[in-house]
Amino acid sequence: MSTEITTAPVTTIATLGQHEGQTITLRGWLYNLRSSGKLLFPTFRDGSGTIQGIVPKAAVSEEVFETLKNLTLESSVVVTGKVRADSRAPSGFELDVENVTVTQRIADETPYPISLKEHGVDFLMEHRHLWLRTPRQSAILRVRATIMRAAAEYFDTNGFIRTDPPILTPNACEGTSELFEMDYFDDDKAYLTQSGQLYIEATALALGKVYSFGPTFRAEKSKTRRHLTEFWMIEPEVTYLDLDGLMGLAEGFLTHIVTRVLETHRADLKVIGKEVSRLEAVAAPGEFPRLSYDEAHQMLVEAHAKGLIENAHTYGDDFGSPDETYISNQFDKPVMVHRYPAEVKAFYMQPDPNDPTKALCVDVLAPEGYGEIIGGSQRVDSYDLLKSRIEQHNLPLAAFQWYLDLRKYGSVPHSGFGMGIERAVAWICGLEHVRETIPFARTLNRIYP
RNA sequence: UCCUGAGUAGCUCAAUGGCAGAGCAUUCGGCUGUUAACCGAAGGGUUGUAGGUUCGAGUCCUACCUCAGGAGCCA
Repeated sequence: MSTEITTAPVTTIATLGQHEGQTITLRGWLYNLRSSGKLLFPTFRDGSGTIQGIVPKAAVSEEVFETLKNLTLESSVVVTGKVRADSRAPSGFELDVENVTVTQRIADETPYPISLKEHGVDFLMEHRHLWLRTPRQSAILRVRATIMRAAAEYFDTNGFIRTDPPILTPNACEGTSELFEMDYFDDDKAYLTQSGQLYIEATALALGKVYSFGPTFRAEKSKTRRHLTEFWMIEPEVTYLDLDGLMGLAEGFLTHIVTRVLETHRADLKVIGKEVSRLEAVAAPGEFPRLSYDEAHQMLVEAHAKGLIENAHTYGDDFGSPDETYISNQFDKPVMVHRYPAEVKAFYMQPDPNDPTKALCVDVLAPEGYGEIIGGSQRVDSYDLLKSRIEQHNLPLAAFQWYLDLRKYGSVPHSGFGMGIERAVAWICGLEHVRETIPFARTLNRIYP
């Protein structure tokens, strides 16, 4: 082992292919170590990928060989070696190791807890801070970053202004979900936001096309693969936009995100195990199917008659999780279900002028049974109607005075939607559970680490 | 909140009511092309907690704790 700082150029594993035949330096960790007598096969990772090194005893100093031979997994190292193409390597390249400097060697008495074998969910979540280092989890976080960037990029390049709403709010935005409550100085209570929608309706009336992007919180005791208590939501709000225009916006938005992921993350999707053809079908030319609530209901009735779904859907009720799964499985692209019964939807949704019992709203259901990833609507723009809706829902009128002002002073038709980032990541990556889509998931039974 | 299931070595899991085991990880030894390498050896246990039944409980009963899956609600 050398204590000198190497003079070879530092590079990353992801770009090793550009340095074939050159001696380079990697800064990373020992991911795995196999040996065959006088031949060592250390695999290194550096956050961009993994690469197998080759260390024949005769090719390096006794010190380097012994250091690597006795190195513990996940110890941090700086490795110098020559990049060589090899058909036996999964990435096509191997590293002929010349020198190694150990930054920190993990002690024998405290081996790295996460092995390359299988682990249970509870153990992995308890060690999430270390689980993040595994190739699959790192790949998911890279795709997440691209999804978030592409989502913001779509609005930024289409004339939207980002206006982020407050995290601390004085009341329930929609008067429904359970909220996280806290003391706000003297006598007041504050709540963590569950949606920025009402606030960006205000900024939309100031700026025209706006969006917000930030964390939201739900204290619901939901315990499923689709729920987190803290999740990220991106929400556009646009003036003079009707429901049809909103569906077009959602379509362009999702297509852009999927296209961006396909452009730069094919290798990551392979590590994750996602079938890329399913995403290519979404990005391909062609509109997303649009289904009215009535049409979707009819589809479920027929499916039940054929014995394809267990429970009959009652007209007028919202769709359950198995219903959404069935509907989305009928299409290759995300399906947009619109005009639900107003009774099962939020108070701020505009009634359909052709049928006032329906709301001008849309749920976008992701393919492959991932359920609702986007929910949106045209908003009530009449002062009197909104006021009576607030009263009907037994919401405190005083708290919504500012929201009513938006209908008193230059009200216009406007629409918006919200997309849960984690559900989008789960769908695009093909994950079983949203807890893997965010660095540190907050769920009903877990707030550590 | 309701329904269902699971807690045994650091990890993943075995064990008819009758001596608490294996693989991986760790340590030691062997192997010049391994791909979660392989071969040999060693160390490693208050079977989630508290009671109960029994000659005898990881196993049966009761309560509790923790976690998971689903429902409802939602993105």
